[in-house]
Amino acid sequence: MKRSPRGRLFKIYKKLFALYGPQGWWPGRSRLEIIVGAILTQNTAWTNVEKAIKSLKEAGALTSPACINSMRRDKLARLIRPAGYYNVKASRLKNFFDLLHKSYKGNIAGMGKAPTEELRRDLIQVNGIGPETCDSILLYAFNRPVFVVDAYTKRIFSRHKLCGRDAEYGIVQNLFMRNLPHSVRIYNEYHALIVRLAKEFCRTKPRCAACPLRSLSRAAIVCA
DNA sequence: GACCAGGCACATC
DNA sequence: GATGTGCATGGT
Repeated sequence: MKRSPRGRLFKIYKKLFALYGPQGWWPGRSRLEIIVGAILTQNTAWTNVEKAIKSLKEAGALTSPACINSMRRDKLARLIRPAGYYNVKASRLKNFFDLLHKSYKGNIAGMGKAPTEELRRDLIQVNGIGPETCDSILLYAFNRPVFVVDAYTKRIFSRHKLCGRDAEYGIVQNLFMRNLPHSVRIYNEYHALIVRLAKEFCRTKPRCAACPLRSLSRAAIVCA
């Protein structure tokens, strides 16, 4: 008998959790650091983001939102250089802090009190914050039950025939949010586990045979 | 040296 | 609405 999407999503989650355990995401100490990391990691390896965050910390830029807000864009770009796209990302960070300053009096804790819909509307309007970055901030910085969809999610779950390879962000997000409980803990862990799996098994073809999800989907070519 | 990485905005058709 | 392109570093 064919298993429902709900059953399959749960089964994959359980398999990954049993294999890897809790991932302890997001790898950032404060809300500020999580938000900055979410913007810096756009299309960029996390190892490069770590270098940029280290450099920001050493410059004292992550002690409060006011630090980056008052910093010159070119100085900020220099500090985040290892994360790549440094001119674009410096502007994007500035744009976020502009929102924070103008709409939330520069107060991240205050921002955290806003209703999810209001927060999402504000974040998504920031130039440089798209759906994934927005939802990463909502889930990991503000603990809102929002599922984060990234390129790995589409790659893996399209191979399991649960969504299309080029499905729109909202379509894939709905797949998870319709079929899983609206739980911060589960959404947090599931996304982190997907990244963990993808990093280990989805980059190179020879590793495909060892992919832990291989047995869960007969039709899917899981990692090729 | 080529390819890829936890996107996004913008131009063009 | 769909597709192509620029943005850039560092690891494999």
